[in-house]
Amino acid sequence: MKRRSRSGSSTTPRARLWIERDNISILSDDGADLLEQIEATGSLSEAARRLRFSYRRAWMLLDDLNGGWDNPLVRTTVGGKRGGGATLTDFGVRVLRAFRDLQLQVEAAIDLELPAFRRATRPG
Amino acid sequence: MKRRSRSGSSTTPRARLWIERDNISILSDDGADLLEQIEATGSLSEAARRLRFSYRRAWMLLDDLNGGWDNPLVRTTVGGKRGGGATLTDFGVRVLRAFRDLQLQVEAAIDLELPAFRRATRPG
DNA sequence: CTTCGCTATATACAAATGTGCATAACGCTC
DNA sequence: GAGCGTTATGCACATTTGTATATAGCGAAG
Repeated sequence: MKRRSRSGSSTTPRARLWIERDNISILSDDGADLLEQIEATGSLSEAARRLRFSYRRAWMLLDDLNGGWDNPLVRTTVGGKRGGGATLTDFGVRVLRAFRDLQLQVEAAIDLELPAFRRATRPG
Repeated sequence: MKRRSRSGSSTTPRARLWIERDNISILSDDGADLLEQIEATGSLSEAARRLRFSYRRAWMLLDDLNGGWDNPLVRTTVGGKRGGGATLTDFGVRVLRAFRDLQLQVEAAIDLELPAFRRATRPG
């Protein structure tokens, strides 16, 4: 019944990626999630619900996203049949895909180096 | 004198790396900076000053660092000739180096993918 | 045995960030 | 034009995170 320290759980490197311009973030992980759910639902409020963001936070996030790039990533409409909606622009789709691709590359780099990291940080 | 939007500043991907265990962070970027300055100065308070961390924050950070791993990363002594001090253990040195190496790999992965990212997110 | 500089720790405060709720405006449908 | 669901926005509040400050305790050295 030996049980020393917390050996048994392993150390895992994690990374968070974001895009900056002029030293301010114009696309974060949360932002990408939001874009994704807007693409999936066609609605900002529904996207917020699914992500358990407050609507206000989602709206401000979206505002930053749309303001940070040369072209808007999301087009919103107010009123109308279903009350309104939000959809990704073609540019928004491209940015989202590029961000996710970059994330995958970063994850891959970490996975590649993980054995060396574990070896180097083995106690003793 | 055309000047449309903010074209002229470029979008740059950034990444933050940290190490988790049981879903809690046991080494962050700030933590690595702290280890580095402890290694350089032999003092927690001096390290905090250099990094412009409040001593309290530095101390709590260090507490988390030392508690998160199977072996302590930093050994502190209190009292004595110079009042006390803090020095990295051999294990601490190895962990710090491994973390910085991993960071370099992540940065390299980003740099490698940067052209493709810029191409994909070019407006139009 | 006093002094010194550092670690160790508590308490009160400040700033940033996010939540919850209220409300307005909009445009289709009935 | 009343009703509906959504975007758009303000405001009061809660939570988180860090700062500032004060104090105790330690151990070598004079």
